[in-house]
Amino acid sequence: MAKLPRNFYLQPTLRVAEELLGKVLVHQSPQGKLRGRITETEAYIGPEDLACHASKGRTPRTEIMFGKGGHAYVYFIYGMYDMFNIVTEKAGHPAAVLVRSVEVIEGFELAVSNRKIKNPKNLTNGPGKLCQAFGIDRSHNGLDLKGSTIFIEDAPPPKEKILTSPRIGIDYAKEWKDKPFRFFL
DNA sequence: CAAGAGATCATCT
DNA sequence: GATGATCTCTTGA
Repeated sequence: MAKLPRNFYLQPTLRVAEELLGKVLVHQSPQGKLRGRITETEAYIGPEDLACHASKGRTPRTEIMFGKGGHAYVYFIYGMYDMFNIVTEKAGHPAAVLVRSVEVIEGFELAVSNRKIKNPKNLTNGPGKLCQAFGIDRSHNGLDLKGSTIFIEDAPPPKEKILTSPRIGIDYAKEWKDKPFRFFL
């Protein structure tokens, strides 16, 4: 399947988050190719969204979100984990989609060895886990998804029903914390 | 199965 | 100096 075109990422963030379900995340890592079907995302829609890092203003960390859609935003949190996000919308509108969960469809053994864990269950069903399994870290921050290292392949719409819920782990976001900006299959 | 603690550091106050 | 878009392991029912 072809890489998603730039225009895909320039759409409204909530739409991108929903339409990313079923698409395929690809990482051409030094150790081998990894591919995974996206099954869960969250939208962080802009500076007014208190759960969005960009609501704090334009800083070195959030700089990439202020750029054009179609780039990777990878940040470090809780002292241990990297989170993989996809920047959306046009330059000047800071927003992104967090990829929370995938199903590995290629490179399973590499993913397991990257996780350094015995139980291959729950391999990539969380944002920290999928970054570890796919070997994604802050060195990939700002990467253009039109490149050949990390990108998203198009795929037919999912057959499963798309469900929504409030986002996870953002109790501090006041009236934004209950908004149904999480999408999953 | 549920609940709790610990790991560990970039970023902002 | 506090906290977070998290995960794993341990404990106890």
